[in-house]
Amino acid sequence: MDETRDPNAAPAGRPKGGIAARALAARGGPVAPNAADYLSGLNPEQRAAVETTEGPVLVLAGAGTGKTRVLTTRIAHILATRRAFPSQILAVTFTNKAAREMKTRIGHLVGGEVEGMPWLGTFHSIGVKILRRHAELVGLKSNFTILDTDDQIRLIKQLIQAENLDDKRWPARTFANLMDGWKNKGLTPDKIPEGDARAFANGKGRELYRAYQDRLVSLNAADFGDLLMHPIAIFQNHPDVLADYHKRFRYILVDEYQDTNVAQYLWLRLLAQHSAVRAEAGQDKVNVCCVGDDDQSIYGWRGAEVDNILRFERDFPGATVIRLERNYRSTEHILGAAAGLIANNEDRLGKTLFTDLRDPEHEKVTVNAGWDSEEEARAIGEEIEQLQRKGVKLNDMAILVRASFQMREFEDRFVTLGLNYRVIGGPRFYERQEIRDALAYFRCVCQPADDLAFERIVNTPKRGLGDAAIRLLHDYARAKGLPLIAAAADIVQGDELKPRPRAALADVVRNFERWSGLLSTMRHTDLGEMILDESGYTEMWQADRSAEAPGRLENLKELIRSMDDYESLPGFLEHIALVMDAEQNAETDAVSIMTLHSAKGLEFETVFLPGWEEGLFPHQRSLDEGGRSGLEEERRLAYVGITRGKRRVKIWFVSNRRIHGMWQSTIPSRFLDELPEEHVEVMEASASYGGYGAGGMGGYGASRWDGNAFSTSSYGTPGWRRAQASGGVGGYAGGRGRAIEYGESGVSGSDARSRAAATADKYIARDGAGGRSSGGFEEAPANGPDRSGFAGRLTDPFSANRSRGANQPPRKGGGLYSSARAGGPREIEGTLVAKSVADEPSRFSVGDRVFHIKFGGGTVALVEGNKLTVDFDRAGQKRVLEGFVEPA
DNA sequence: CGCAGAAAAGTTTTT
DNA sequence: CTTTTCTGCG
Repeated sequence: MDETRDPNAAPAGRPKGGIAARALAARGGPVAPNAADYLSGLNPEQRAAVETTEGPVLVLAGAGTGKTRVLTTRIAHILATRRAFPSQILAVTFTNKAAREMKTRIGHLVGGEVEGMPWLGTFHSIGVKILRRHAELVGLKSNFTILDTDDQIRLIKQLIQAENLDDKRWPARTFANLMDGWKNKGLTPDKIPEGDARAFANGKGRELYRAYQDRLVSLNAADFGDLLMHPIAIFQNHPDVLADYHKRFRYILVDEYQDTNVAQYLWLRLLAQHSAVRAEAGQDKVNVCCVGDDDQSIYGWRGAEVDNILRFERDFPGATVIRLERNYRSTEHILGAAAGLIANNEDRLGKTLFTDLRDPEHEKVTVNAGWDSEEEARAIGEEIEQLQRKGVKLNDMAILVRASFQMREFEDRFVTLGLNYRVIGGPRFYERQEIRDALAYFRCVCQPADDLAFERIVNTPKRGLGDAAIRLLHDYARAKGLPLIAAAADIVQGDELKPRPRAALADVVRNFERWSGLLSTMRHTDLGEMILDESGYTEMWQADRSAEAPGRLENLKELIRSMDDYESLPGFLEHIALVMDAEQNAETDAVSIMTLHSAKGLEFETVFLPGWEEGLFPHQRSLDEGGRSGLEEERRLAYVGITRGKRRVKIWFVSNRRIHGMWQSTIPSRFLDELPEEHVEVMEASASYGGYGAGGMGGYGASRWDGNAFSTSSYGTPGWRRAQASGGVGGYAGGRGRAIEYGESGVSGSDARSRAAATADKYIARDGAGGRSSGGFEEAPANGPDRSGFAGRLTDPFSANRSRGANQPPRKGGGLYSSARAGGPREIEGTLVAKSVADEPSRFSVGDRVFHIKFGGGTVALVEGNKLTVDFDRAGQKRVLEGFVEPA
């Protein structure tokens, strides 16, 4: 489809290309005279990327090389040189955040008067815009509803049940994911591979997909995937429509090109292909500029194709390729570590980042070992506090985790420390139950055919409309081919329903009729409030005594408040369906906790990277499902993580991690071995020993993390050995923070509340208050005693350490090692369970001194069979199994 | 019909 | 360990 283009045209054949070429030639020299303000301060490559406006351009922008700056300046340049009006530029990003940022920055560059840029947005928001204009071409009305995942799954579940399939055996969620994959690949029901179609529900996959799409049309709805799929179909089947867009878009820009999936690629290629319309307008080449970094492609799992960026030059012959390799963000050590790591990947276009930020004072990337994830959280917490004391802002620090379950431990810890934190990318504002309920009301008012929304709220708050009533309503609606709400209006006229539910339903119908009538006359914010009040929804939460109810009411208020930014209720609904992220308030100083994925594009002074262990990072599932390319994606994720740091990057790994409530032993990540020695410092001991900051380790070799003998394993680090030496049985003379640990004993009651608040309101920064009802000993560093016990008892610590499935970190005595033998005692879910010793007389009697691996030394207060009640010196009174203590 | 308690299942990353 | 779903009772 690019045949009309002149393959022999020089890459920079257009007049502006000449300037770019000169700029390139003048590399390092003074900027050209009369250069516009916005161009000054760009380095030669950046400038070329900005000024090469004509023809296809691929900008390979490494981490921290000013990618966003190039994109925004390029748009500003196009506008300033009057090459195009704002409405003639198509600029696509992946996230709303990126789109917003670009808008503001362009505003700053151009002087703020560019209100326009109607075509700057995410793939999805632009997709909606296109689809609204031509909805009828795919059987929708232009006021179609956008379904989110939740609606989607409920709908699929109905379809599965309608097919008389077991929705347990074939979960709707699985099918939603499957279908999502198809849509990411741009596959319509007739195009999906036979194997995929068979894989679900005994070969009914294709049928289900088709039924789902039909149902969406009858609901006048589109899901996220459709926002791309429908426009593609429209472009393919209606050349006149496509030609219209070709005429419109003179310049196309794409951010994060490495993350585009097949559907997005098809969409883009249709818009960016050369055409008669373009030739007529005097364009001999398409002015498309894609910016990306193949080393930061981390969304392969959701269909992104790195190939798209790798084959750009094939797709757009004669493309100019510009590499941005000068990094303005990180120190030489951070870049060096990242470079050494990413060099292990084979599939790359290859870039070498360099920086002028060199200084002997710069800290190397540190690698820290910890015993278990609790210690990791504790030590990182302390390090954060210490940096804070040195004057580093919490806002400048971030903890980037591989998987979201890792966040909890940090949250717990920070709550007890009273350290401000914010979780980014948690449950999104618009995905909260109360918000979705409220929106369902609004949707019903605006779109009476929105059955999914109606179903959601017909009995919320409780109106006595149970299964029986709903089923009757459904059957009636299906029989008559009516939307549910219309069916309800009919049904309340008859006597099929019992008086009580009939009255309730009639009330609902009457309410919706009234609200719909007010839609055109009343201010939408007032109407919104009115709906929530009159429906009893507000009241429902006011009556709710649970901990999260006040927060929910607060969220509802915020929802009404945010409606003010939009002109109408439908306009508001359109907006919220797409904008998934709620704004964070950056006013409070708080540490950010987020996944590595959501950290892309961000930067922090100090970055903590916990959990570098095999199985977690690289994640087992990526390895299992993705093989080598899966591993490479994980490595890119690690690369992204490291390159977020400006001055300090601190990597952690631990030997024991609790996954699904089960303690598992872990071995250090292979990525640690790939970090070049000269940029990395291995910390002597964990921060909780107060040992960080001191020198590195001597025998720094390839097998330093994962040798299979004790001395060469990770436990062979000097810090580790010192910890062992200093931490004799019961003799742990801990570092700082102990007073805090034990001071918390007995604090209770506030725990449940603060936890509930933490879950309900994750995305809002708050200061942590309250302790843990479980008592301070839970917080006590388990390190010293554990380690020494470990080292002293097990003949083959490493193999024991590798064992899986224990419910507690390996410990001596009744720990993992002995439970591996038949009949040994085991600890299950924190409750001590004896297997075979129940009837035997106890080895202990009241008054005996005993030692417990976690609680330390204590005195036996009571003996009941094999269960002891022990007054521990530090942990207080606890009931334990005698298998877990031994005479001291 | 609604609620509360108990059992069961599920757990990477998300526009 | 948490969240969701089912069951049984009021």
